[in-house]
Amino acid sequence: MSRKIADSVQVPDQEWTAFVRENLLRWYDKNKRELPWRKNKDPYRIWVSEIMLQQTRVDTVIPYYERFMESFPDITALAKAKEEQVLKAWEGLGYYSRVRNLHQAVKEVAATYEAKVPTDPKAVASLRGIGDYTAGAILSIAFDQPVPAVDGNVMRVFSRWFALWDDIVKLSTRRKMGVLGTHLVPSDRPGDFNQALMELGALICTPVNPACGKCPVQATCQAYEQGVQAELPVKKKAKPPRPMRINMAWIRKGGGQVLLQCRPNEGLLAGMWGLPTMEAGQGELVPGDSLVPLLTEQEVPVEWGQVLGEFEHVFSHQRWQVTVVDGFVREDISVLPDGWRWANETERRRLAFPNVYRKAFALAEKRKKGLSGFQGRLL
DNA sequence: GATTCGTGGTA
DNA sequence: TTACCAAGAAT
Repeated sequence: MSRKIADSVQVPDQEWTAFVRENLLRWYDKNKRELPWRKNKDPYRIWVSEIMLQQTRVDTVIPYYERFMESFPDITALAKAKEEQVLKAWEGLGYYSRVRNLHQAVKEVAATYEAKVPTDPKAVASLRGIGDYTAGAILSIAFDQPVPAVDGNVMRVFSRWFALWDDIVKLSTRRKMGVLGTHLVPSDRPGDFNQALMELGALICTPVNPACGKCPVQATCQAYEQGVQAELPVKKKAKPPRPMRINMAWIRKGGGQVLLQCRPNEGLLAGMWGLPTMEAGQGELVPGDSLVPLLTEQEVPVEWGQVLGEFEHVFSHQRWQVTVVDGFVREDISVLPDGWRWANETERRRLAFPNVYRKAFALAEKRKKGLSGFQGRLL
């Protein structure tokens, strides 16, 4: 029922393939969800949805997607937009380099391809932020090209379907799955077939408690036959996020201005604005002492006040224990360099802040009323 | 090949 | 509370 090919991947034969294509597509036609990006096959709309959906749940994406498409309905609109607007539309969605890459790629398409998404696979794949999966999704869904689109859902489905015990975290496994997808995807309705595989993974072949009883291809599933669907896929456990103690400064000046710092262009929250932030030193936290080097360097004469509060924020690889400290500047003798600015409330509403800073703002503003008569020590 | 990039939902 | 997860890409 299968033959061997290079790289020791077993690919199914013609008869088996025809059977699962038909059953899967029939199931998809009947059970697919109505989603905003399925209203039509506009390649730009497909593209934006695929970027938003990277590592992000459908329910989370939907409201962002609706607002984004309203603000930037086509390639020309997004290409013309200022980065500040685009980031604001992405605020809270995470992985902010996704939207920077999207914006850059869309501007490239506007300039190079007359604002039309190219149909040449190499041209698509060369765009910023588009890897193997996203290229396959755009080409198959929007342009009916018979190429695979192997995402996490599809890897889980394949791993069970063919009882593959390879660790799906590894790139080599992803390549093997890509070979399988290449052989399975039909030239007729390739986009629907790829989406059917993903939809099956999302609705039936779920990570825990898969609904094998409702599966349209149960009869062909090797994991089900062997009773090992709960053991698959194999996925190496990720390391827990590293705990870090972080100080943030809520530094106020007259006119409702607050001091903001732009983060470095590489690394966590790259290029995003936020409160001045610094990893706490060893030993007991002394807000003024730990924060002074940061700000004396900028010649900002700060009077430090009380600790406004603490909270925790978890990223993929870091767990921040944040302490927010109040500060006040009476007479500003400093000239702020690039990457620093004072911003009033109106300006702050225009900027996009990662959630960790929004938490800090909320905490500080809750205490603001009690801080009208500032009590601090001059450093 | 292993890491690094956010966030919110759920068992 | 912890652990795992959700339509990956870049380095």
